[in-house]
Amino acid sequence: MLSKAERRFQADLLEWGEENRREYPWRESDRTLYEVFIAEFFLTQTPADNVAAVYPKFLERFPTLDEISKASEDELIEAIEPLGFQNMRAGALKQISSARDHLPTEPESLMELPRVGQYVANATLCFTGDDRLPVLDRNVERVYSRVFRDTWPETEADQLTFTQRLVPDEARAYNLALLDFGALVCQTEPLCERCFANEYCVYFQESA
DNA sequence: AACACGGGGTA
DNA sequence: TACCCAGTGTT
Repeated sequence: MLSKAERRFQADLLEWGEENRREYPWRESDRTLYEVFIAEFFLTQTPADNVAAVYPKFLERFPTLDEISKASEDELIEAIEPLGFQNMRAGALKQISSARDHLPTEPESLMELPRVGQYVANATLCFTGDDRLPVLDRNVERVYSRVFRDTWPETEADQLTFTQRLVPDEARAYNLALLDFGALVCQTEPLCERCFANEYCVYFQESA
């Protein structure tokens, strides 16, 4: 069961997301599993605007996993170059493309792929198929550790359970809003004056 | 659970 | 140049 504050946060966040969610190429509807995966794979440790600058070109040149498997690693590195981590990412993508002709649709199977961890696996499946999976990155951790400071757990495993509980049926809309809220409002230096959660956010209550 | 990694961003 | 950062991998 969710607490009153948790339920309220869910509703408030979904509402916030409807008006404030950011638009990116990889968030368009009808994106395939592969297309969303490539975006999430690139988005780790990389600003979204940088990814947006190379994403369409990359998909044009590498529309499928098969195209990656047939390309030279040098060409792949060149396409990823502006994002950074090009050697790591190109190597991992080559490995993935030579091992599989299609991406798996179970989080556990995705996580067996090189450089694909919990975040990329869950984000990919949630944003593609609306799967009710927890998406937990530093933004989300920062948001929950403030709003629910008194109940937010210590260990990563418990944090994942906590995050899972709060994902509503509208999983995609919720998790996208959560990421954007962490990036735009509940930043490292939080913009509490324009936050919807002031009445129940433990961080705000305690700092007021 | 703690640390290392690779490399971009920032001071 | 030094330090920080954020997922993933490793122990």
